[in-house]
Amino acid sequence: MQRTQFGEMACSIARTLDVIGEPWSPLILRDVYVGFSRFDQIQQDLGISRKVLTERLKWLVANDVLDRRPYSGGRFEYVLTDKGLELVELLMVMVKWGDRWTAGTAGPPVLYRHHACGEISHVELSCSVCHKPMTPADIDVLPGPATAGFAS
Amino acid sequence: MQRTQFGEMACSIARTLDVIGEPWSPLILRDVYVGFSRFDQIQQDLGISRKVLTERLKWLVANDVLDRRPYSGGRFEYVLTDKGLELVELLMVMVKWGDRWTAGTAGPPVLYRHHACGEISHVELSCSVCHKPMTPADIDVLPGPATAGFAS
DNA sequence: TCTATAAGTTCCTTCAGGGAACCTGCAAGA
DNA sequence: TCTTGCAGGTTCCCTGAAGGAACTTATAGA
Repeated sequence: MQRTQFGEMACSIARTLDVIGEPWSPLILRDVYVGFSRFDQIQQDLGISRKVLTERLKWLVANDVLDRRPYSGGRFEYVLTDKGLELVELLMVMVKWGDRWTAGTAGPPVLYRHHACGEISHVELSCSVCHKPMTPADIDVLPGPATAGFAS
Repeated sequence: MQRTQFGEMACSIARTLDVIGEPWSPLILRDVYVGFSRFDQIQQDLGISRKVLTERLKWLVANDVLDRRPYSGGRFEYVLTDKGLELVELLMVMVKWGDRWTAGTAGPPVLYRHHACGEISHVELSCSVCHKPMTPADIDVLPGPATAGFAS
């Protein structure tokens, strides 16, 4: 958790960062998404300090991103909630950017196969109304109902 | 910057976090995207420490996300590079999640108007091959060419 | 009963974040 | 020309979060 608290800012980016803005949290979500669901599995896979992992998991559970469930006699597993599963969309866009700008010569470390068409593909952003591509260059940003605006 | 370095991990998420994983960086990008391009503007808008803002801006310029340009007599402005503009896609997905799960009763603080159709809409993830929706529940994750895999 | 393992907790050290004060170079006004 | 103002930092100190290793507790199986 950062020192400055983002949770009360009138900005959806800041409030999202309040939940998963600390650098380890997206990697923890990734691990849970791909099936590393127990404490020691995640700790060893990421090489994160046990102390920090404890703090992050508690925070993510408290924010309803992960659910902590008894697994078998005194053990626990962490699973994504619906709220957490939607955060994986963010990871998919991170993967897209990382593949494009940082992957180097070895190619991407991971591929997606889309259930609907069966093809190996990557993710694109599209408009929920007309379904055409929708990138940062394709939009105007306007103040919304909670009118503090995009930038405050 | 976090203490553990993510830049060398064989994971596109970790390498993306290495560039913008520190909590202030997405908010700095947001400010530059909406037109807050000078040091004092960003500092006052975000309430970030001048020291930390200096460090973040240098890091983002060094990583070719922002460009630092002379503006008029000894002043400078920061502008997004192509690499940086693509990171704004990440912000758009953060906004989507934040609007849905943390906006409360006031409604979203910002709206997008899509140039292609002129409508107020939000962003969706779709498949680059078949253009149908592509969410975390719609895909299989497979090891890619740099076969350390999604989870390492 | 003894041992192994999972899931933390505790303690200590180091380093990053926050905040305030200070510095520097350019520009315009008196 | 002097000086005032401002943008864009830099420097200093203090606090608190991250890292790491050792310790603790509870359960399961041999």
